[in-house]
Amino acid sequence: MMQNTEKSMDRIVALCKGRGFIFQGSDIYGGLANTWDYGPLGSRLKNNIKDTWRKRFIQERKNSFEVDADILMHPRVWEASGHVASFSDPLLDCKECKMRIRADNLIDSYDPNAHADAMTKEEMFAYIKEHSIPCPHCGKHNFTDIREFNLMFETQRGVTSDTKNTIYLRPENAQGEYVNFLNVQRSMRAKLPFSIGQIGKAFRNEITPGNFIFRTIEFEQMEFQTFCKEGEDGELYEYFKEYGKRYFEDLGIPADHLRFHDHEKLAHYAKAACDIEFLFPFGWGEINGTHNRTNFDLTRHQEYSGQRMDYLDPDTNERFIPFIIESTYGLDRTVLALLCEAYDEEVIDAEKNDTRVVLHLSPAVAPFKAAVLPLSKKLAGPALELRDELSKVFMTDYDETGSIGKRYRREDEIGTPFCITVDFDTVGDAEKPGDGCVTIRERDSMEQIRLPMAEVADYVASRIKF
RNA sequence: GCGGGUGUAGUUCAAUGGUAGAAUUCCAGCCUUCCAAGCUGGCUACGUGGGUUCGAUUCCCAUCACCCGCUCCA
Repeated sequence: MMQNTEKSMDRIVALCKGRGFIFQGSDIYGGLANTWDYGPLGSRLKNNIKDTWRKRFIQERKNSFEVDADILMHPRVWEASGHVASFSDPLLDCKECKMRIRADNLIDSYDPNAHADAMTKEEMFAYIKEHSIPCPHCGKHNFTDIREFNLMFETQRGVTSDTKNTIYLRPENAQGEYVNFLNVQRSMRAKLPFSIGQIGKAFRNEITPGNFIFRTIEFEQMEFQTFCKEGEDGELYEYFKEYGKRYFEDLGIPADHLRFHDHEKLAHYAKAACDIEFLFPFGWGEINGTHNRTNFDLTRHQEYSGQRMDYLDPDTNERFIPFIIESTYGLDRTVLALLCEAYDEEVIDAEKNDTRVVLHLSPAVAPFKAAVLPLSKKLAGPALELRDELSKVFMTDYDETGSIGKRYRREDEIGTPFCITVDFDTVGDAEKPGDGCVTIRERDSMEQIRLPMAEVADYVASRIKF
């Protein structure tokens, strides 16, 4: 089982590299761990996913607004959010057995009443020493100093690298929506409940190996924050869990490859948290998180910024700080989930050992919607004209090299839903006039239909709608 | 970050202390013309940096990346 799953991930990674979806980051320098670059087809796939998300979450919803906030934010934002204080882990290593342990967990398991969470790094170290707490793995007591691993990337603004100039690359996007709560509410004349969505990059200094693009130090999120009155939060929380699951199903993921996973251990800001997980070849993994963040964030921003973050309810004339239901989608993880779901090796003829690799991607997210394939290079003229027409409407590939069968296989491998062949009947000859029709071959069914060239764009467009 | 393993064309594999062969992919030409046909030709590699040596892809060290296990994971 393990071998098979590893194998299929390897094949997906190989396809991504070979066909221009995803490359190792900084490849010519030997790579940089846990960074990946999207190639021409990967960029298309990713952008198409963003388009579907925008359609479902911004365009089709009432009272829903998109922002594009800066990655760099005022350092006080991260004090208010709690990330400066708690987005780091106090770690120490056992010198005997090389086990790495979280200092607070070590103390808590030794004495649950010790309250390690209230201790400083020095206090934790002293406590461990004083009580000679043994290593849970080897039983010896010989630890390194405690080191803090803050998961936020730091940088400096200005010419001097002095700690006063330290700013952070955002470890989550949400704060960009929260600090713009008042701006959006006022400028859009928004009434509760309303939502602010954002697509953008976030950064976490993880030391973890990552299962391809599943866990990376730079990643992109599609986030949706709904501001509401306390009391409406429970219902909205349940609603967005289901809404998110339906979104993934619309992208082509079958329900039995999706599940909810409720969090028992909650983050500092959350009242309730639930993930949507996808069944990756390496196991279930989170692709969405829905959180009831209560009024924690806005209350903290009011406290730290001195700005009133409350909302005046026009019906009741009461003022309150709204609750927030967050639903956040890992974009890179969605890309990976769709690739894993779509990847297939089909046996066409077992006797001839003939197989094809197919990406059964939803047409809405496929990098190319159609490919124009002249049966012969002699037909390149009309074929290129068709390509030019179609490419005004959607991304269209063109390929005239090699045999027609080989070209079908290439398009199957990159998930192109429709292949359009221009043949000799299309153009005709001296004895027989051309019929002006082309053959459209569908990727999944491999069935063919014949249509006049002028109708192709509309036909394909109608089949790629999300 | 710790332990172990691995680094040779895009991919899969060879050989070698005297700078490397093949298959496949890819490109071009011929032929063919609706599902990976054939023929001919061509491009492309010793992860990076040091050291030893007359000479290193080969031996040594470091580094980087990948894989397995641990650890960590809002």
